[in-house]
Amino acid sequence: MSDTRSQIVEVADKLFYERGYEHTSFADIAAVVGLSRGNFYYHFKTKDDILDAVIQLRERKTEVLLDGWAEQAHTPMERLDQFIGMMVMNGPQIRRYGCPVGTLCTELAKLEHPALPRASMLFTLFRQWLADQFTQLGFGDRADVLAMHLLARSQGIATMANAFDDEQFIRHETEQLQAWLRTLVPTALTN
Amino acid sequence: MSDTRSQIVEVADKLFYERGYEHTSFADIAAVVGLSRGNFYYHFKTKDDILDAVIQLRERKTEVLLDGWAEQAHTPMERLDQFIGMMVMNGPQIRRYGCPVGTLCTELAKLEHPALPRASMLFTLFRQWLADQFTQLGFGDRADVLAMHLLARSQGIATMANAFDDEQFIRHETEQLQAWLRTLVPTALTN
DNA sequence: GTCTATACCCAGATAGAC
DNA sequence: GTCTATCTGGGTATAGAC
Repeated sequence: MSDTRSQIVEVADKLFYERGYEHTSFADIAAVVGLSRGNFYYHFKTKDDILDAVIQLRERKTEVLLDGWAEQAHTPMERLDQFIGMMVMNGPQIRRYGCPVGTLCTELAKLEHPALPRASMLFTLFRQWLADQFTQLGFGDRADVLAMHLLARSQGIATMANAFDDEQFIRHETEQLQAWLRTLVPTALTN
Repeated sequence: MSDTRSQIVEVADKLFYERGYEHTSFADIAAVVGLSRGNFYYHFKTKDDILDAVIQLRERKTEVLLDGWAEQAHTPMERLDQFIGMMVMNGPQIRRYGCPVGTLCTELAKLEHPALPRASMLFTLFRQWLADQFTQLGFGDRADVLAMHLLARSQGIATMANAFDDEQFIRHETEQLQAWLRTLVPTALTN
């Protein structure tokens, strides 16, 4: 994998997030990387190939992110807090561009793009990681349902914060989410 | 307003929802209406003009919808149930295309399209209507916050159901939403 | 591996006949 | 009000020189 190639994927990742997949052209990516449009096709034959590479990159980044959280936080509850904290930390980006995973899935669904299942796999990575934490908290039978609930809540927050360009809303709703987690789990179990 | 014009707007409304704004071309709309591309410009000068007309149409439709709910249901709680029930009723469409309002706002935000504020006004219509119901339930000071919360929850449900093509998830989460409403409001107040 | 040049198509948009 | 014909720009994609 050449350095130019990974540069292309990094830039495409960013532009697909900020402008959307369809609205990002080869020329846009090439301009940022500092490449001619023609040379582009040495690295990627089609736009779908770039999308595949971007999704793959995001998979790797997500795994690194989740592993990092697992290292930094030692209890399941603290790890769930890391997930919620991500929304606050990424507030400015979410306000402008929404959630990278959610907005990509939304776009691909409308395009009836064959890569949609691969994009929603990014959700699945979070889903399984969150379910793991709930399992460790003793919700074995409801772990997946709770994980999906938490994901949905975060998606709703991102969509509304994006539509209304409202960062205060993120802070308020994430506090609500943390409160919900606390009512869910008896305090004794959180440490 | 000619009949052809309203036909165009109706078709554009549907296609913008199903395929997205950018991915829908004049030719697509003209083909469905049974019009030549050239004649299109007699009715609309630019694509943005069509978008404006579509948003306006949706505003009218939303007002009719909300008025209808207010007529059918006579207590605030029943009216909130109508809102939640809409998600179940529109389950198949949501699964395939997401929420019409949420996905439009998401797309326009990425395009940095000047019509975004007008599109999010559609959210505002729901927001105010929902806040009205919460006010009538005695949550005057928190009515808007609760309305936004309910909207965000519904957006999250739509995004996840769309990404995973999962209608069962809609049913489960809407039941959770109804349960949440019941814990929020003492039973004595719901009638 | 990178470039220029170019083919090709489809989009939005216009002109003008009917 | 509707049509055909056409312009222009941008997009994806290819060929071939360096």
